[in-house]
Amino acid sequence: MTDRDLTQADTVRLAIEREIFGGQLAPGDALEEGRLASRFGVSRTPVREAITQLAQAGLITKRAHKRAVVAQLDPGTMLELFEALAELEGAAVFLSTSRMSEAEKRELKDIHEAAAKNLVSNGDPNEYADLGFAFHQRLVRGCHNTALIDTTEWLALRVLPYRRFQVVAPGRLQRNQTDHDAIISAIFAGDAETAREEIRRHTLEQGDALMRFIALNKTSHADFHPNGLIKEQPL
Amino acid sequence: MTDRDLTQADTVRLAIEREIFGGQLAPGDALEEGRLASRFGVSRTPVREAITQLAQAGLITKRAHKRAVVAQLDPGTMLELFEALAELEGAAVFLSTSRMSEAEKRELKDIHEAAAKNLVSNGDPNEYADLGFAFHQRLVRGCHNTALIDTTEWLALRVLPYRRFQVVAPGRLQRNQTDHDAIISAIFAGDAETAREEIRRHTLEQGDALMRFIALNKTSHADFHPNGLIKEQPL
DNA sequence: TTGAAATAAATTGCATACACTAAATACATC
DNA sequence: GATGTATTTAGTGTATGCAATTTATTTCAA
Repeated sequence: MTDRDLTQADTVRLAIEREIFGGQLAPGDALEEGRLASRFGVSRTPVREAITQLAQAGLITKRAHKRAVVAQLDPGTMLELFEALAELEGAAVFLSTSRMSEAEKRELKDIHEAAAKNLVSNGDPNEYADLGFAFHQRLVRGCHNTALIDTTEWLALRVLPYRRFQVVAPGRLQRNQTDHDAIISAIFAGDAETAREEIRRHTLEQGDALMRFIALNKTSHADFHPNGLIKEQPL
Repeated sequence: MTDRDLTQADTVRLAIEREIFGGQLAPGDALEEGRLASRFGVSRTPVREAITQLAQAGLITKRAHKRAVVAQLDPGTMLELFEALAELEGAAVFLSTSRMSEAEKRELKDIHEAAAKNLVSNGDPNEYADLGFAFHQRLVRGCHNTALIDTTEWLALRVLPYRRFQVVAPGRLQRNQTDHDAIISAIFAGDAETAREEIRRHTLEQGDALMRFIALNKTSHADFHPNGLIKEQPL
């Protein structure tokens, strides 16, 4: 069978996730079971199940007898989320420093250098963003602790709907690249503590920049609707 | 209204949680929707919803067309879980060191001293365990970052069903107390880095001890069934 | 016009019925 | 007796209907 025992609820959940990450469903949008059901050509039951799962994952919020809504993060929560993410990535990288294989380090460096190349040649910002995402992912996964990896990526997921606001402010990309540089250096030097500090600061700053940008452009989320700067990411 | 809009699914979920934490449902036990439904006097629908939520929380595992099972942790996963938990608690405590109010620190110290008192007077081990739980909780919550607190406690939840195996091996409690002592000292000295390291090591060791104990006593989980050493905890 | 109360419409929560899957059992074949 | 194939059975996945609740609309008084 081609679909690996994907239940209809799973299919619906995946579809809704895609729409959230893709921006078709923006934070604050309401999810109405009936409409989704007819749109996906299924009954309300699997839709309800999908919504329950997404709510548990924190991607949407739901209260009894009220309709589900795509999770909307106020600045305070967002700040907390980025701070927590910074700590988790820090913890993961601390472990990664001593646990990444040579091949993994090599791959990390390759990604980093591809990003540098893209940067100096003024390449596609989308591609740069993808490389940045990949960089963080490899970094975290290098710790080889599934529980920690899952937890970190789950947290990262919650701010993903906002990444479409990613800033391309002048100097921001260069700063990003410099930060990544420092992280890589620390890892190759085997200095776990420095690596931790570097990525902690880096992720915190990323969050600050993102928050500032959203605050300044909060007039309408829809302006960014059709195609965000960040393309859909593999999960 | 007395029940704050608790839906039946919520009620069932809470009930199942209690049974898991209380040991009536041991890791590996199967959850059958129909039986649970008739036992709780509701239909299968809210039971299914509850199961979906618990599965998403990692407390039970579920695959398509197969019955749900109370999550069973192999030693490897357990080790990972404790390592991740150690890192998260470390991160939280790192922040707590500079963020706890005087009142919070005072409360933490009170708990610690009550535990010491219990220890020297050979008091109820249950009570000591409760105090230990409270100690960790206050420590983590001191960081005042809801995202980090929730994530940490969510992870702690996953190993909670195994806590009933908690070791009362000779010397273990004293060691526990010494560790807590070091953590408190670091916090009162404002040394965040030391506090982080101390709790990291402490939680890792706790995990080791628990794992070792389970491995040595794995003959039957049911032996510990009626009343574990650790009483039901407020969540 | 504005605000509150009453009513109507839309939507969620739950129960029930049935279809589909997968394991267990019975049976036939070698 | 072992092995492979029907058949039964237990249990999950989904559709549908209805009652309870929320949200939208209308009505009416100040």
